[in-house]
Amino acid sequence: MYVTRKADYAVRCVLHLSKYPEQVVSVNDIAKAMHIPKSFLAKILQRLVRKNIVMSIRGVNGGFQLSRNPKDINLLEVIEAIQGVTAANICALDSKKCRLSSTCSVHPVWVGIRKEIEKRLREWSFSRLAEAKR
Amino acid sequence: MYVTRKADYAVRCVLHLSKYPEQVVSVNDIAKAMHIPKSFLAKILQRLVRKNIVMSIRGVNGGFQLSRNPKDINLLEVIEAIQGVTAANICALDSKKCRLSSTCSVHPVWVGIRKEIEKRLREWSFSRLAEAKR
DNA sequence: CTAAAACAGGACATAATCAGTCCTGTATAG
DNA sequence: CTATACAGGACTGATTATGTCCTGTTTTAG
Ligand code: SF4
Ligand code: SF4
Repeated sequence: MYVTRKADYAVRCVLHLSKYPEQVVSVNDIAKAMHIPKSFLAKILQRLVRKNIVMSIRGVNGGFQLSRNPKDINLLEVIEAIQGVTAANICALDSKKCRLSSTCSVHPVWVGIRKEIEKRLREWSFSRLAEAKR
Repeated sequence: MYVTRKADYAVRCVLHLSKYPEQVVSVNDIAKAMHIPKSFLAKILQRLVRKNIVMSIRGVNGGFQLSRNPKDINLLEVIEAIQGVTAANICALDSKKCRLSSTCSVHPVWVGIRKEIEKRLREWSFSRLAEAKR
């Protein structure tokens, strides 16, 4: 699978925090609400903190909250914060990774797909996601 | 990575065969032309044979050739022949795989991305790829 | 001032998947 | 009847994915 559990959990987590901006939520609460293994989520949150997507408050009554307005955080950013940049096929990530890329007629297809995916993921801010009805 | 080497090799291989339809090409020749480890390619070809994308001719001067017109084989088909159906995120493959899918506002995004990717891959037949200039 | 609650970070564990290799067997042209 | 080429299964090593655990630090309530 291309999107790892780790990244998907990160998305769920940020989505949850987007529902309660201004509020401090503990790992435990997020984990329960979004069905994520607690200690795994703890590690994920560390990364989101370093990437300046969420901020942490330590000590009793501590927890996490978004470090920015949900409208300024999008899906792509959160996923890349966890996985780094990815693409469906290596050559779309870096054409040097395949010696055939300069002549391969399939290469542009993967590049196009990558662009399309990134565009779509960028279009979805967490404010938009939080509002989206299902 | 989402598209495995195996699937990418399969695509290269079919692409090569598309350049010489009607001709019988040995594993060795394909492997050399497309820079694929020979015995690995041999296994890949077995699968393509079973999926009725290529046919094999055994014995001296044997080898492989496409079992259909390149215009009737597309990228999606070859990739799925090797990897089976895939998607960027599990819920796009099967919503039952995630208990949150019925309420998750991100789920439709992945479904949309999957549809878009499959559409694009389906649009590229190997005759079109073989003609494509680079 | 101290205990309890909560995050931080590193090390570790396990399973799955990927990327290939190798060996034995079978078919066939010449 | 032998060399060439495919068929199929077993096996292997490396990497990645998915977590857990333990120790330490920060903070606040009492
Ligand atoms: S699509 Fe072409 S360029 Fe990209 S990895 Fe495959 S062979 Fe290389
Ligand atoms: S996007 Fe939503 S539905 Fe899909 S896997 Fe993640 S949480 Fe589950």
